[in-house]
Amino acid sequence: MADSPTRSQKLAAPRGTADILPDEAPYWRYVRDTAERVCGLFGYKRIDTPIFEDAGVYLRTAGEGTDVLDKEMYVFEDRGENVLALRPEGTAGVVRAYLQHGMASLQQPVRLFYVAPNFRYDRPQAGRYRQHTQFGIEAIGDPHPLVDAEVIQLVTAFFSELGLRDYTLKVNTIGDSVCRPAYIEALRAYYRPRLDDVCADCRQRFETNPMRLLDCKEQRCQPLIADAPKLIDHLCDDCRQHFEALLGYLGAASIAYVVDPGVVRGLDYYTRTVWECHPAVEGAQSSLLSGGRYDGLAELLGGPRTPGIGFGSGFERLIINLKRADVTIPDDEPLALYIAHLTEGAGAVALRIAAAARASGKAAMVGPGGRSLKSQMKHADSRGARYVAILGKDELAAGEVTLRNLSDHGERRIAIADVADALA
RNA sequence: GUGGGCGUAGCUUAGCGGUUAAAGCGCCUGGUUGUGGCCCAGGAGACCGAGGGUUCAAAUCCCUUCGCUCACCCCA
Repeated sequence: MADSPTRSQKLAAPRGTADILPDEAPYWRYVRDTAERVCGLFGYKRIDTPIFEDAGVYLRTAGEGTDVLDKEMYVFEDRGENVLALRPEGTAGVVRAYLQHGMASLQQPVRLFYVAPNFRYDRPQAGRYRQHTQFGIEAIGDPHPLVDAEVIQLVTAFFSELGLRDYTLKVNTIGDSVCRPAYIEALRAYYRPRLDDVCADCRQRFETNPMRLLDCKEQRCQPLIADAPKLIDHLCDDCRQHFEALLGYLGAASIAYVVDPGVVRGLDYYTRTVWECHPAVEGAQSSLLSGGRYDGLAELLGGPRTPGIGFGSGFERLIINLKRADVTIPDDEPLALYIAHLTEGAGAVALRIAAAARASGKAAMVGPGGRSLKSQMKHADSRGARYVAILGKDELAAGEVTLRNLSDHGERRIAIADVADALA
């Protein structure tokens, strides 16, 4: 670096990363706690896989031409010349762990969930970061559509518990290795003579990811999308039955959904069921949660054919929407006691009073030394303390404290030994 | 990778060619000796992102660069 960057540039968090400051922490805790509670209600167990893996875990599973892997993965070589990658998505690592630890011998499906950071080198914007945190679940080892329905049921329970009501669940099927290739050929055959009528991005999609053609937002592409061949008309019998069974279960469970052929997937290992959840007020990075079935993934990792299904959901986007929806979240633990001390030697006593309060489960804080009582009272107030124990010369000599209730302004002298019990 | 917007105190911003760069919030101190949320007074805090250029004179104009941000692609 030839130029000398300013101090602030040098010390700034890397691009696309963010510090979660104390004011934000309650939102994070709320989302995490809600996710864990809902997973518990569905019998899902937590799994934590490494933050980096052999790059092959992701490269072998994703398929060619996928942005997430081709240009967005953080790949590096360690000192042992192993090629490693920071986790770009959650599923591959969990399936790797499933295979490595022989979970196929457990009762199927194995139900797992995780909360973990993912890394993608793309350009940051609202709701998109180079490091983002995902809550995800995986149900591995059972091909039955009832599992799909249960996973989606968990999705709706999660949003409901979170307090996010205004969202749309879009479901779709993208077929499997039997019927999808033929469909993609049909799609290409349809678009090939019409490429002049389509936007530049769609011409690119035609080459790299034809199913994304159906998801284009350009006005000029809409008529073609409307008339394009539908995968639903090209499904093989197994895929069709699977999808119909799923929709039947969703209806039986009173889960509101819309079938949207535009819901596709960036990674190749997905099969059959896919879905996304979008907030009612659509922003750019609107997908709150997206999931799908991946019956071919385990084989790509060198394991036996193993069905699986799961989803991922980004904390950052969830929190954006919690704020937008004005969802009330639990506050931090309130401060029960603030101890203001005014004289030499009172500080040591204040520490003991605080310790006693904490021992009985009350949050307590000792005021800074050398500050006026007025200053310490201000601190206590701005921290939301319920009580202030004032420890000055008189109190210290008497072995007492002046206990002030900040909400009703009541004040009384009590023995130091009784402070902890006096906190309502 | 492509395009738009923006970079002035911790935060939000004003100033847009001319003396020691301003306000609100926050922070600190005080408004008689030991008392909060309101009010009043005072204080600390900014090499105006960086480098170069134009000019008698630049935070203010021009160029470059870095950063942030929003959108596209793609995605959580």
